[in-house]
Amino acid sequence: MQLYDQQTLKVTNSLTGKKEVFKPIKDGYVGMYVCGPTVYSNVHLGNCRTFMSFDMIFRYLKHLGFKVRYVRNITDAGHLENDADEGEDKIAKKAKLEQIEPMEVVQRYTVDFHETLQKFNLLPPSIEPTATGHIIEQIEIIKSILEKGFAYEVNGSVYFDVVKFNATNDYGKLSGRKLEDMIANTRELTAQDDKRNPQDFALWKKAEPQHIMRWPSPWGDGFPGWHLECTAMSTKYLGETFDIHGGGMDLKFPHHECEIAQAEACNNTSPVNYWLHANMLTLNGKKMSKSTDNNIYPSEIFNGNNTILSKAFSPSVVRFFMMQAHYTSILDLSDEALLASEKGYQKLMEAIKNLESLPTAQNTTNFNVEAWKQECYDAMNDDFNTPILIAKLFDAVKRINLIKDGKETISEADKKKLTNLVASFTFDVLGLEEQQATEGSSNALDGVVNLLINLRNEARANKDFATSDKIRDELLAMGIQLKDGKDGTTFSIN
RNA sequence: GGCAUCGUGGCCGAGCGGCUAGGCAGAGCUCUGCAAAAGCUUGUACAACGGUUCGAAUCCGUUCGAUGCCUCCA
Repeated sequence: MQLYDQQTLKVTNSLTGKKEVFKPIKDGYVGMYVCGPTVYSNVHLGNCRTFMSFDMIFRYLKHLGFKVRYVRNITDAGHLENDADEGEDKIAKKAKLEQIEPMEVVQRYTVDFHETLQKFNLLPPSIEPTATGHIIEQIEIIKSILEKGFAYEVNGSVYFDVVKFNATNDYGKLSGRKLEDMIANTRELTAQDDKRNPQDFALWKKAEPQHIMRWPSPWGDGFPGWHLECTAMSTKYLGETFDIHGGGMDLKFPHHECEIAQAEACNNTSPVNYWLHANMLTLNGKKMSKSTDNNIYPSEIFNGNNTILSKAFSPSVVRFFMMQAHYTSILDLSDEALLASEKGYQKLMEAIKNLESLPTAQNTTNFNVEAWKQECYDAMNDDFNTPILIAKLFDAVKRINLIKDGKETISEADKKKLTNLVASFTFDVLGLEEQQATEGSSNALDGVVNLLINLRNEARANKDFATSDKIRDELLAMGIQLKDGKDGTTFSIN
């Protein structure tokens, strides 16, 4: 009996706009595809939030016992600056700008992407395919769509015929748009366009002579359209219909809408059962965006080298901050909010540390561990409600502290159970990590501070408070805080 | 302009018809030589105005405000 048989998971399906009971196509197995980054620049924190949200979802699905195949692509070609004819490939543009090979651009930012996600403790996906590695598959799909009559070729480019598709299918069902409205709202723009309709999108683009990223195809040298790679790779690794497709809210239209259209045109079947969309991380109340420069890079948070934060924050604190909000809600980043999260995170970690050495008794007072456990699952089962899960963890923190103070007791069995549960929710599901031992410290420094602590305690024993307070205050001024506890004095360095 | 979403106590952020999370800050207490740290206790807020209902932050309508998508963006 697996956990997923005991717990009923519900997810918000963007396609229906409703919370639905999650039922995979094949019992016990889950196929999940998430749109990855276009690797033409460093990932910013907003990008990270989306991947972190789906990492949490991946983790919880695995925790429930599902065998998950998680596919997250790397877009290393085909992502145009815009869909007009003069639209340039983002990778190629960057390569030209820096006078390096496109693959060099791809390599540089793919490495940055991986390093950053690792700092945030994201699990690697099961498969991480690239667009350039699937050109043949993409060409095959274009051929198939052409055969079905939902695409047309013009001057070496192939476009998807949205109007024709809409006659038999529903283009716009994911984003709640109507093609007629879209046509009515289209401004009459530049004439030199090969497309029959402005709503049509490129499946294959002809490469101009100076274009460096190019592949041969039945329509001449060119490169694939952006939307196509996801259809090609999700179909290849997860099948014509799979369970979950995720991505950022900003990809809902047109990207995901186009994916649906391509897949339906090609396979005559709806590709995805559950569409999940992660909401935006904002800065100054506005969406983070590379093009408007309203963003912050993870490295700037880790080293505190930026204009909006008062100090550096660890990846785990940032992750905790994000997990305190629901993945479908907009979350605004601010110094105050991060500061508050850091305190909360430390409180949680402190309690988890104290849990190990908690005294046990004959019975447990005032704490029904079994009921608490189910409350945690209920939170996660309700569309991955991590803020509530964290609230439940703080319920446990309070109990732990009360037991530590001797005001309540816990049995050996309950303590063991609680320890396991807290660890699996905190570390396995939320993906948080324990704070590294006082960073920046060394054995020598530890020795020196401990020496001062001893000197101070001697002074205190002699009631020489002038000396003891001097040691304490001057250390504090240097950023070393002494903490007097029942079992002696410890210190932390900020 | 079109289509959506959102507006919760000092701040962040859940909840989405009755039982009214949680974190941070503030206040009080415990501990302490005094502090700090830590712990405990404490908060009836839901943009405005109407309506539905025995009952609404939660449903409906209007107004105001913010954001997102409609061109590339996680």
